[in-house]
Amino acid sequence: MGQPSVDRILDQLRGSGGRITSARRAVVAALVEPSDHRTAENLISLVQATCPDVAPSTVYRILESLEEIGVVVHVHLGHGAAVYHLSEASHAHLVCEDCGRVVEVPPDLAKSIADGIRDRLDFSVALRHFSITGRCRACEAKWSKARLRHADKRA
Amino acid sequence: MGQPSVDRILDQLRGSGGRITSARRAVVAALVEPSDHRTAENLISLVQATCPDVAPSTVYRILESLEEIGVVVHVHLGHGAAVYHLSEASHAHLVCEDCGRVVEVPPDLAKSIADGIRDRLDFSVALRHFSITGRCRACEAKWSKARLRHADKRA
DNA sequence: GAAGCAACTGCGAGCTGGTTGCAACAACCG
DNA sequence: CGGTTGTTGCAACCAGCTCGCAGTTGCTTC
Repeated sequence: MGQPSVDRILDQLRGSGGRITSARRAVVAALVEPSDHRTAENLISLVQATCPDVAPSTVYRILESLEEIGVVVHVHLGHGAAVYHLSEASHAHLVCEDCGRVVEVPPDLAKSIADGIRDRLDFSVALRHFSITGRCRACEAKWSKARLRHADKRA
Repeated sequence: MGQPSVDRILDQLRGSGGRITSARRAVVAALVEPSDHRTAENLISLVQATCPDVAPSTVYRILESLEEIGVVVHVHLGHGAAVYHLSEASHAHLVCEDCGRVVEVPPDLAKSIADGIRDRLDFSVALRHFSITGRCRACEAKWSKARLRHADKRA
């Protein structure tokens, strides 16, 4: 394990009529590297660490191609940049709107949520591409305290 | 009913040390106007219909102030612009990532989802600010058909 | 109701995150 | 090896906001 998926993904890319270039190799390598959620910027610098001449736009285009063949998924978690990850490693995200922390939802819980929604509404939630914003416990505590203080001041 | 909340919101604004200006009146009026989910652009043109000289940046700033006092909430639904609405009228959204259609989640279902998440993970999903992406039934059908066609071509 | 303070506004420049057009380049096929 | 065509780097561009600043105006005080 570890690197075999690089070749598998490159094969998929070739199979869909694409060519294998060093830029593509580098992007795929950056994607399979285990890590938290990567922004495009993050991926770009990772790629440029090994291939300094790869242009940002090229990385975006490669990500787009990978997304087209279903290998990669990107999600907009809140306000800033999008994050990219392999769709096979995908999962639901909870994003704290205060501190930006990302919590992953265990698959069974995600599944039961998705099923509930599908049953009640004509809407199929993609487990592999789904994020919910809210507040993590720490920020929740911080916030209700702040609100209390605020109410105090106004009284 | 109808317009009383305009005055109530303006009072809140004044109460928090703000001033009432025609621009602010117009933005609040646009917000209470019943409608689907409004983008900033949408709100700006609505405001400019009655107050043509209000600058876009002013609308953004007013929305920011309203958000600070908790009257307004904005959500990034997918890839494009954010949508704004009164926090009191808030609810969960499902966003179709293909066609952009927005489906509202009935409060009881939303509550049971939020409870499930809170019980299992230390994370409190804000019902009033929560969106899930996926595909509406129509786009789901469209998509699996396209995937079929694609697989066909490759075989 | 005039004066004054400070919040608010319009304007335009600037920023982030991403997209696009184009000419040069280089995989892959034969 | 030579041709075809997908891919790349570059730079200009775009959407969606954000910010700095000078001028304006709401609210308060006298």
